[in-house]
Amino acid sequence: MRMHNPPHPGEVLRELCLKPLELSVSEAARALGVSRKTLSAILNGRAGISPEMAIRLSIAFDTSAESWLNQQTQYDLWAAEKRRKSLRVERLAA
Amino acid sequence: MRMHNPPHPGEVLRELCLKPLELSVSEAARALGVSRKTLSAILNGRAGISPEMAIRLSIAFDTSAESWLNQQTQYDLWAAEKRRKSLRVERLAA
DNA sequence: CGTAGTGTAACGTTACGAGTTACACTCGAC
DNA sequence: GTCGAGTGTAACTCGTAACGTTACACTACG
Repeated sequence: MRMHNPPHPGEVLRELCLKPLELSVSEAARALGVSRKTLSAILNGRAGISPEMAIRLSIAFDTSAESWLNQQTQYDLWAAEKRRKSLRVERLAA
Repeated sequence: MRMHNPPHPGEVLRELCLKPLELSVSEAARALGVSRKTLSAILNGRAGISPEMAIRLSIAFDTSAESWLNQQTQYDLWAAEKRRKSLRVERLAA
């Protein structure tokens, strides 16, 4: 029902924002007001997009903070679903 | 454009899930497989709904994990927006 | 060769989700 | 009025995530 392997939002960020503007990671990080390491981690899928980062992206690229966070939510949910069967939960509603 | 004060998801959880089934916090926490404190914190808005908790809720109440996480995202974003003006970010796209 | 851009490892700080234990409060039953 | 259940919550631990700085190794290019 859900995607099998949604791209992490960092991948999308690189393709849709940095690439078209020919921005280096260093330049983009400086503009966003975060460290180069922080942005690099996001771009390479080793960190997620926090609410604050979503707002930074919305300012810098004139996009919707919500869309970035929703992408992140989808990705987090997909990752968490892999552990669904290990959760011991009783059903409370029909 | 966005709601001024979205309820935290815990409030919704209490009203839409616990109340109708007349579940105590202790009962619900046991069924969900988390501590009473953990559930209490969520219900009282002192903790958010994590991806794992969203899946627990989806199992227990036969709901959509996505909807819980989206509610949480909206709430987090609303909270983060309050700090938008304190972020020093350059605009990179028209 | 030297410089720029990049990935990333190591370190610290702050914060949060989750757990346990323990205490104070409310409230209904006896 | 006393007792117990349910509840909120404080104190503490653990693991992890986001952010920062510094430093190193790699690639590519003038």
